[in-house]
Amino acid sequence: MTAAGAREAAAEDRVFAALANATRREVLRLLRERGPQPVQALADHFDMRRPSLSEHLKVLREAGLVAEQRSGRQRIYRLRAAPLAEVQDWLHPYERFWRDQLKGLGDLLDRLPDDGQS
Amino acid sequence: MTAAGAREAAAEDRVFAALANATRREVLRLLRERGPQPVQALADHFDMRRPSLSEHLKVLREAGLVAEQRSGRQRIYRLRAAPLAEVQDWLHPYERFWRDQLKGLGDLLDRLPDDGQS
DNA sequence: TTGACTGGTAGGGAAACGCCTACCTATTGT
DNA sequence: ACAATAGGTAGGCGTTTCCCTACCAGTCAA
Repeated sequence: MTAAGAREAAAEDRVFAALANATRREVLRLLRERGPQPVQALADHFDMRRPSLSEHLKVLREAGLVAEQRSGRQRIYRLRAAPLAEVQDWLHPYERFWRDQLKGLGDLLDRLPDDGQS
Repeated sequence: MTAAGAREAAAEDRVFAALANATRREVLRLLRERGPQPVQALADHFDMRRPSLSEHLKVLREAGLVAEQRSGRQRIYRLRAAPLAEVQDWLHPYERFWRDQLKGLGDLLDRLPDDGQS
């Protein structure tokens, strides 16, 4: 394991861990659908005290999924989708599996881990 | 929230939670690259006791990401990628964000949908 | 049938998570 | 200067996660 590899693995871990919580996924959805917003506007959508949401925002920030920009006494959070592109890259090698399984060819692939084009 | 919606949300939660752990992601990779395998063959790749891996397999099973098939005293685990397709569906609405940001158009998007009250 | 082998379950413990209240700093308006 | 507003931090507390050892059940071979 190289140093760069370990760093990337840690980043991957932070992104997947950030996405593991429904509140945080909902924050991402709100930022995607409504654009950049201050903390209070986000907090209005949750049955949760503001400090708890602040901690969720911290997790998202450290995963690189949101960025904050100060504007007066407000902090405007905006979506940073780049780490999600890496999640899609992570998914890509699995794609042929779900496509084949949806076509009912899973059994074939289970027996032939090689490419089973007939 | 409908009953079906709640069920889907719970399923989504289980999948994201299952992916939040590096060991479980590695199990998926092994099943993808090497095909179906018994538990011991998987366990050989981890610095971890077998019961711990069994618990990881249980989490993956309950998320629908692996299936087991008994063969004598062995249990052959195989990848079930369908839930990953749902993760890709979840990612899809974010795609334009990372594409736009990669093209340097993030600033434009940051200003346009801005309904943040000052 | 006995013994070895595969793998799941039970239970415990340390650490992380996710929530809370209380408190702090920084900024803005009067 | 003072009060109000925005939002982060500290610390506590119950729950969950993730590992362990010990144990149990099913299967195969001698």
